[in-house]
Amino acid sequence: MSNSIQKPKRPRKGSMQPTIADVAREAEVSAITVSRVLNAPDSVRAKTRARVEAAIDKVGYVRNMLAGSLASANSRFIAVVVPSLSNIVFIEVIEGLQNEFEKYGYQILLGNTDYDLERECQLVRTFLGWSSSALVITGLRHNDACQKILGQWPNPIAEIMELGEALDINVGLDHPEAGRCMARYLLDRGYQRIAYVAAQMANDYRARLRYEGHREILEAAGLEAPLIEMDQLGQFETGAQALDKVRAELPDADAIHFANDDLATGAILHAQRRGIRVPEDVAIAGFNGLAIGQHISPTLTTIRSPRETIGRLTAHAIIARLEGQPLATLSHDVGFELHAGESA
Amino acid sequence: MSNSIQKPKRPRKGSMQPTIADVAREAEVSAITVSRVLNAPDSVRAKTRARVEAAIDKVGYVRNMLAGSLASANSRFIAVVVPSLSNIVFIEVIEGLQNEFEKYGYQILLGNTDYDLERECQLVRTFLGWSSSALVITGLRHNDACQKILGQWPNPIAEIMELGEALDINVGLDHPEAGRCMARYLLDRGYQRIAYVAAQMANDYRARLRYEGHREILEAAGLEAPLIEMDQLGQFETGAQALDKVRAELPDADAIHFANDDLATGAILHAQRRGIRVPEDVAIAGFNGLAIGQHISPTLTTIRSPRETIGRLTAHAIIARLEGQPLATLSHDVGFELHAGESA
DNA sequence: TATCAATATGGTAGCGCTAACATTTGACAA
DNA sequence: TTGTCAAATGTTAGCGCTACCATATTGATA
Repeated sequence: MSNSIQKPKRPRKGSMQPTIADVAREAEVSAITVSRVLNAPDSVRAKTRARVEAAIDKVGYVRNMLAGSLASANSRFIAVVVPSLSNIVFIEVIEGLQNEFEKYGYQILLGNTDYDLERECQLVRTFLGWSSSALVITGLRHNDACQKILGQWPNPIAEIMELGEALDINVGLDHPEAGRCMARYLLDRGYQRIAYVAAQMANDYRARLRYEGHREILEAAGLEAPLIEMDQLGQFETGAQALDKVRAELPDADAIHFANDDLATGAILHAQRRGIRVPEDVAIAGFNGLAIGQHISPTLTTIRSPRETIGRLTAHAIIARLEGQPLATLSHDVGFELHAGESA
Repeated sequence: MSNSIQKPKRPRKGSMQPTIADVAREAEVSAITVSRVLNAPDSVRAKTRARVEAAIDKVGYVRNMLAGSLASANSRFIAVVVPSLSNIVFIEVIEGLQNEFEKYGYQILLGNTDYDLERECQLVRTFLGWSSSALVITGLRHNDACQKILGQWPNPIAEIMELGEALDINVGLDHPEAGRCMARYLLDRGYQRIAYVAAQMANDYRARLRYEGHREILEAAGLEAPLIEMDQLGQFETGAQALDKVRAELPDADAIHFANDDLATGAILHAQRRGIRVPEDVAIAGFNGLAIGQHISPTLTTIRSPRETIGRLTAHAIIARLEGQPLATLSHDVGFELHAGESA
């Protein structure tokens, strides 16, 4: 008889946790019904559902998301790739993403590249390996390998922070225009010899885009647009050093347009210590609209970007796509706002 | 004949990606050999390995981590639960964790509780559902439900930031002692009427621990230890308001011990604007040792905590446990360092 | 009461991988 | 040549869940 052939069972340790089968036995239903209670409660009669829920509590069942994701080929992971966690700007975007995604039961996988496109590619690879449902990535520039992988990937991809020619969803602001906006403001205020200061612009190419906008306006006005680039990271200390450097190398500069508020704040605090008057001796402007800028003296003239909004809008767009709703628009300009402080 | 019975195959869409089986076919080896090339390359002969690696490239194979994790009951996920992402302090810990864990191929699952123990419990539940290999959680206090879940969980748990009676691994510093240390310093400098200012201390109970240490020292010296608690979050603006509040309610206070550097910095910047001299009119001290404190005038007297070290040490301890090495010690005091600035 | 759709539940076979055990290969000593 | 043993590779059966299809149950209608 065929059933007389003993197939030796090969036990494996597994996770030792109660499974859906244990719950099903307890509730005297089939496994799939338990699965339905967890995934589509409305498709199960209230009475049955109650019995299953009681059984879940009784056996102390903890759902195994890995198994579910594998079986359904849908992980509910959202891969998020940012260049840095030390920069509050990206943290605010992440918070915006997290707030929206968690409502829908998505889990964020977070990775930071340290502004290295090789690492970015590596992270993308890893995250695809986790069967992510969607990917959020900072910026529009990726290396060739990464571009190729992304091009072939079927799920939603959102490129954020920056607007331009994107692969799929695009949420951000127009950096060249932000640079132009601040340059125009400084010209309107009567400044003529305006230095632009950036830190590690090779990495932070959005700072370069702003510089290009800035230069465009100055050159249109027949002015030069000197650029000072610092090697270190864009922290307070770097801003302080940059101020000294500008005073030494461009002694007649009457304004400095910093690539971000960290640099600008460092410069203002340094100016305070050194007795350099801002804006009388030199005006200072930043970019980002960080809180600290409104607490220093003089308060910082800067451009505010709606970072939490970027996160929220991105999440909305992705969720809509994943839930099968049509997307009105793939590209969203969140805009920015120039805040005139006392420093310029 | 039994093999004449046609069992209808039931095709499922799956992920449509090449699998380990496709690679195996291409390389003319078995699937498990491909698996070994990925997981334990040294156990495969160099020649075979090369063939498999070529096949991987050729078919464009992307490893499915979900399937691997399910099969091996080992996800290589590290769940990390922190109260807030807006606070740079936790970000630095996370960076320390990430730097170590990524070397060993672990992926961090990040969650923030917004200082809510219910949300903490919910997050822990979710993360256990992902079969996390280990859990890193902030602080020693959890609600009953959470405590119960954690008590039954077999994998490594690290409670960080704070030292005390922990479930498993414990890496942090002695907050009451930090409070005592700063109180002693202020007494030594001749201050006698010292206010302690905290924001939302009900949530941030590590600030309370520091206050208790602070009070202990003052009371031992026969002094009072007035406490001013602010309702808002501990940001610059709150520090500014707190300074006004102390000046109004405790006009003879000669020093303020702030629960953190954000508050203290806000107060110093506000004092500057208001023409209040620090430390002559009132001395100011903080806690954390943030960068900004050393760029304002006067520079901030504070206590530096080695946050990246907390992350790194925690990761080391967890990795050791997961890789089966014995742990010398479950508890690690990372210490702290009082930095005397100009503000007190 | 018979009929038929709509609703609720169940059986089975995977998802893509690896643990456990089985077998083959090869290097070297006897 | 043969035997021995370690190293390399293969076979099989799950990991815990859900897609797919099939069947049972319900309730409204003829």
